[in-house]
Amino acid sequence: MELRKPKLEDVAKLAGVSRTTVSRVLNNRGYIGDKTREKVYQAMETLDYHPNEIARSLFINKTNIIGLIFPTTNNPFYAQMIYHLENNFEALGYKVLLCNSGGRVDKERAYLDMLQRHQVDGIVAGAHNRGIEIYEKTKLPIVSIDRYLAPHVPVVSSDNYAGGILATSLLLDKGCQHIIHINGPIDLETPANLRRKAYEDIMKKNGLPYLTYEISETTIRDLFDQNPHVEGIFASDDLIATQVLTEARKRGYRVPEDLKVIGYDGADMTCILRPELTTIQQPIDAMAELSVQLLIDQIEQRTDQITLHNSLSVKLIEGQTT
Amino acid sequence: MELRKPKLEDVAKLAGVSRTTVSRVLNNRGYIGDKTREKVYQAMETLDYHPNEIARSLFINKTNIIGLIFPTTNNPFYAQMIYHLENNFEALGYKVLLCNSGGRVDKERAYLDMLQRHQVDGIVAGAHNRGIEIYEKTKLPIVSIDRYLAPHVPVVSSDNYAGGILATSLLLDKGCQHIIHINGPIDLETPANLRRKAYEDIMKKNGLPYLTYEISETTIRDLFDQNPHVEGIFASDDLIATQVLTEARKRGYRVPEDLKVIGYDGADMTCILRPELTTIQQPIDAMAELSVQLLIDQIEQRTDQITLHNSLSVKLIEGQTT
DNA sequence: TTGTATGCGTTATCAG
DNA sequence: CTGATAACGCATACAA
Repeated sequence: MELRKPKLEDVAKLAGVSRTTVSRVLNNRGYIGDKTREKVYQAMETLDYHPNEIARSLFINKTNIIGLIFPTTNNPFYAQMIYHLENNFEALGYKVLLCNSGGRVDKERAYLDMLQRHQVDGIVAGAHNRGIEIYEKTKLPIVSIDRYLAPHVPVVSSDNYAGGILATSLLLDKGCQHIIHINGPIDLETPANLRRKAYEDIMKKNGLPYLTYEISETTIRDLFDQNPHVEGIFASDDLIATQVLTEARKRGYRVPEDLKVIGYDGADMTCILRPELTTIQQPIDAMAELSVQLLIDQIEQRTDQITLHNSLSVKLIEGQTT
Repeated sequence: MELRKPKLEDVAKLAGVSRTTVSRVLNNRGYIGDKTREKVYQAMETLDYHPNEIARSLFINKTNIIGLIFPTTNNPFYAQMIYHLENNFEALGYKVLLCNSGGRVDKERAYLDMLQRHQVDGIVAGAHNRGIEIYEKTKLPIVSIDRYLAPHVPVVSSDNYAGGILATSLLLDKGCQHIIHINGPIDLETPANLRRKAYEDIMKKNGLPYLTYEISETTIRDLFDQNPHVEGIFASDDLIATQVLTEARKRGYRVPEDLKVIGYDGADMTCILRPELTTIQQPIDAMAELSVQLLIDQIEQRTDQITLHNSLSVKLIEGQTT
């Protein structure tokens, strides 16, 4: 019982040629006699030979592996983003190493170190932690999703400010006066926080009071306890919006008559699972595609093609909650 | 401007020692003088040295990389499964290469080939294609999720038959007579298909007619058109259940008064986005954990620990749709 | 306690 | 058209 995996040399021996020749057949390089090529193919077949990419990577100094760092796949937005990133990279011959940072700085840092040790050709970073100096000093090609990382790192995001305007305007147009914004942990560095700024700007412009709740430090229940007469709620993502809806129904609010709710993201899964929710849809697929392109441009040194800030437009999806 | 990444030798030179010594420091092997160790650490720091795992893997003949093959991350069930697989592997020092087969046999085959070339230490296969011979002949450690692959490949699944019984019984207990099952493409090899069998068995036992729709060849609309008096619907997953609910509401059915609906999977995201849906919850986290353990056991040659069939129990989550 | 020499599986260079 | 050899960066056996 031979447990060792067959290597180039085994194929060469069986085919009666040199390793060089087998390598040439493998990579279609240089001229090779037809009968030789055939012999080599035969040998590879009978041995069930799989070229060792590790050895090849070592020599070539390129792994064709991309690191993906996100808080979690277990979220409709990231799940869809990761899906499309993987698909696009695969089409270009790249593989994808998945890292779930879980929102923890230490994990993200450890992952970054790991990815560098593994010689990845580039990184798409969608985890949003602060103060990770490696992004500043590394020369590794990086693309960031929805987050400023360092001066030289391109950012791909959707137009969060426009989305915030769109959402808030809709609630205003539908006659809401008492509108509350609710979001996750506030982080001023995040482009996504522009959603909040847009909300506050437009409320101010309309001479209305504004109020933003942060879901980490308060519960949705508090929001309703403290604002029983709220007429409109703009949630910074669809999960929060759904939880708001759930609580509102529990309290007997009629939606959209008594209360209007609008979410944010519009991921595929959310649209299937909550088709009635009005939301601002981000162009997730396009964002993924653009990220891949920007990363590949860096990897292949087409640095002239790279724009540092890339903001794609969002779209209002009207359901029955407004 | 030095673009080349620093290597062991650079560290050695800077620290005034040999490569061997640096390697020893790196791996904590053998005895090393404290001052030497300190010098080496200093050198690594100033050079921003990251050991090359590719080179190490080549020598060690182990990559610490696991391949994950699933249809898509863009699905609450798989997204959660992948999340926990990654988490568990990471805790054990393994990294994860993500492959979205998209349900296509050719892609799955290509991915398998790729994973072997990349020398992964093992594979968790959750993609469900038929006739992929590689699973039969490879000696690579593999764990399959919810799917029979080959005699020697351990399968992890939840108790699909019990789940089917649970779901159908609930509908019966609630007084439904006319109950329909609806699922995705039927594949008799899939353990998940036991859900259907359970449904049919119990309906037969109760002397009631049974009817299974396959969503790929019919639409949910057809189901209602052809069975206006349906009282209960057991969907083989929560996404289908949700689409059924959406259509039912559009047609004016009152749920659960006129029509009761139960889904399957009970993933975290589904429970947040559709808290009112009654469903059969699979122990996704436990399945992931067990899969990791079974794979590691194979990798570390603890073959005695391995049970080939592993069926975890499911749980009824009663919402307001029944 | 530290250094030298060799090999992991592949590809590129150069010679034939 | 094909083959011998060095090199990719690291870890081990063996020697010092």
